[in-house]
Amino acid sequence: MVKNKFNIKECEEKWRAFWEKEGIFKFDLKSKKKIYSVDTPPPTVSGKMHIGHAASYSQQDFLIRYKRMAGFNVFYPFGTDDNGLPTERLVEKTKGIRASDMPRDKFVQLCMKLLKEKFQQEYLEDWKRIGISCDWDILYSTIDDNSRKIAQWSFLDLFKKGRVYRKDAPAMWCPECQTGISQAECEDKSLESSFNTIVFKVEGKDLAIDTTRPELLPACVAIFYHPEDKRYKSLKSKSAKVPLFDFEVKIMEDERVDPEKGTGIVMCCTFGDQTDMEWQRAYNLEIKEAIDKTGKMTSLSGAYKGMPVKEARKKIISDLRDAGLLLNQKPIVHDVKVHERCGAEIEFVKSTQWFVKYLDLKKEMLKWGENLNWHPKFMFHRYANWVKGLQWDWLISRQRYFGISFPVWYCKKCGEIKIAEEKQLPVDPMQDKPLKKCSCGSEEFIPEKDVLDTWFTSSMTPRLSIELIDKKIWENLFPMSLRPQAHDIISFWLFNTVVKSNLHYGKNPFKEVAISGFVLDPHGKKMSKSKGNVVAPQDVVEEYGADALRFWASSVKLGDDISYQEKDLVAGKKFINKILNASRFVFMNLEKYGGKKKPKKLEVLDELFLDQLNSVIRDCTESFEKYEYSKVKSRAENFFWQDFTDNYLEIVKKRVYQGKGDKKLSAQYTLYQALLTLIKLFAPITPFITEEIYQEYFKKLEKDKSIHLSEWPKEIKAKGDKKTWQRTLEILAQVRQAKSKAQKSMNSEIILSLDKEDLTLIEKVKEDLMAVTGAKEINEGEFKVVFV
RNA sequence: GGUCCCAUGGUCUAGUGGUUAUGACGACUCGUUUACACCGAGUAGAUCGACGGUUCGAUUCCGUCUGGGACCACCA
Repeated sequence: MVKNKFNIKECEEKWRAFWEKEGIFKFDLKSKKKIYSVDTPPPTVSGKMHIGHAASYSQQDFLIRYKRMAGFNVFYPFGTDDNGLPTERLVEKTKGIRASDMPRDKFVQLCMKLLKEKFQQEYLEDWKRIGISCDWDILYSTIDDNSRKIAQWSFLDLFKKGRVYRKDAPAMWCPECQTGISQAECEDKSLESSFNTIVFKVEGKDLAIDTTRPELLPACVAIFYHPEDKRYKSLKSKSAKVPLFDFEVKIMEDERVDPEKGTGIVMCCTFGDQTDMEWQRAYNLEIKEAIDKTGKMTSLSGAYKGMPVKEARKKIISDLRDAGLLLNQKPIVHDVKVHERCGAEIEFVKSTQWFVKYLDLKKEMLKWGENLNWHPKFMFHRYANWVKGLQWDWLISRQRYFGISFPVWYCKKCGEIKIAEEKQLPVDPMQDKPLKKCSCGSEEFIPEKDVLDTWFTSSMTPRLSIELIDKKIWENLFPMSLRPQAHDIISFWLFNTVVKSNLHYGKNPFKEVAISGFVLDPHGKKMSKSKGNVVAPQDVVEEYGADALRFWASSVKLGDDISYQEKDLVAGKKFINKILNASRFVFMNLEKYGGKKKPKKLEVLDELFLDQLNSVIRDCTESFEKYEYSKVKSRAENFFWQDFTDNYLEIVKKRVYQGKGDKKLSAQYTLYQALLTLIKLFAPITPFITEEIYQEYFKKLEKDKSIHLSEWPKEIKAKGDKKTWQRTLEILAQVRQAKSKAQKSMNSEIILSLDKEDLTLIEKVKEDLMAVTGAKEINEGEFKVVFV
């Protein structure tokens, strides 16, 4: 018997340990059941799970637990994304060191050690604690040998297919992190700056041009105006003298200029922004580098050499002012591209980088996305939007320490690219050598020092997890059934995985996509450290339990943002208490038959109730099939509370307390079946408390080791009609109302009058109705409650 | 600038071409010794964001607008 004083925390820890020890969620290689495979998102190791993770992973877990009960052999692995910058940062912070102060291999070793011994295990605890039903033995890290091997294989395969290339190109560069970054890694940030009107000289006359980046003057290569702008028509093909630096540049026309903006005439510098790069390519302009990779001015800038960008900007502005070449300056707030991981302003610099060629595949990319089954559907727009907006090939090289190496060397003599052979993977070009000589005969090679973009590896997650257990089952597991994830990484992880899979295998990596929304604060605002409105899931679990947190996460539709409301957590906790008590009541009254024995004939009221239960089963099953777990929750919850506990339990109380024979047996059978059904319906959402109830009461009579391995409920044979059930409840409510009005106890005895229609309708449940209303008799007449 | 999502009692929300528009929290009034005070029953509380259109009928479908949010682009 479950004790009255119930300890949620102990309960949850107990069943979590049980699931792990008994391997309840283990993928069964030998099973003949149909497979349901999940491409679980590998969260970036950052020390702690945040509340958005908690909600999103809970939501995917509802769907997956349902599939398991619905008879699938579930492949649900887990991985952590832990190569690259975030881990470097975490290691630097934890150890109080800087990567640049120590030898590269030492630092990498330290990262690996900390990851394995500390970060990954500690991090996983949070996921285990909220009851994510992964097979924790299928656990990868995006930096482990298996992942290195697969990521490098991916590179080799793309290389052979002509899909990767190395090129000198303007690349987005983070001066803080000292690495190239991809389009997906930038974000916009509003920063204060100034709009400066400065004076160029054309044939001795002043030409005013607006710029926010005067420090790029030394890299100025041309000046553009709109071809239809009459103000500047006369300047066509003339030259302008650049202030302070005294060299001349050509004045040209181009439609990309907006005549409305500022002075309507613009200087083009290498590389101020995207348009500058387009002009450089279009007109084959000179490339001048004014800023180096550390974010300092180059020798091109003469006196300003070595200054950081912002300092140089200040100095140049003041020098312009002194020289009378600054006509105007007004402060503005504008959006600047920054690196999302560190917040530093992005610069475009010329560097040699590796790219995946895919800009030619936009049409195909759209088709690939269309072929996925999106839940909810509108999330596809995000994908399509991203594809349509792509302007660059995928930059995959990163100038970092901790990451997966390119399996590449360059011949010291002829410079040819030498790629590794598949059999030597995973390879570290800095330690290992190519297996064969270069075609020029040289045996000396220079290793590629760059590492692969994290997303290059994590876009291989289906394979990272599958190959961890057995290569042979690839055909059975791939494409995977489900890709669950939050909407923020559609353009990163999802998009890249789709691209990679199609390039490598010619097919999509998964069939269904379940996209979850975001967690907002109680006022619907985004949570952020700076606002101080962040809620830690660990605290929530500590206070309310994992089931309550999951109960909260289940209350919102897939894809909708959910706001954190403390009262929702309270509701979850109350639900747990209620279902525990209801179970106590049921089993207190089951005696020796335990509710398994079916009476010869079910009481009419019991059939009416079971009929309602059946419609709940139907609705919940249908909803789960459509990935609508929130409907399952609300349907089952309403039925449990309103039909089961508030009414059915009250109605049959007297029958189980005092009844005899089949009448009692019928109630016992119904209680048993209904409760078992209900805990099964809730099992995917609140797995702990339902396991507790199952193990405590049902286990000895049911065969399954765990409720989570039991069969999803099927309809129970019963004849009933909705109308009679509802009318019975309405009459009961009317009686309660009358008692409440008269300030009488609900137990008080009455004489009840019902009109003829009602009387006929409830004839077959009259005895039960009398018991629950406390009616000594029910007469025909206008509705009336008389107290005796 | 483009695309998308959202708007329902004080708060959070369910839902529908015709319903007394759902539930929870909160408020108020009662009640209770064989599941539960982490309780039960009852009451009040909503012109379903605004304006147009389609329709016999719109909270629901369409359009416009307002407000909130997201993604992308631009940002000299």
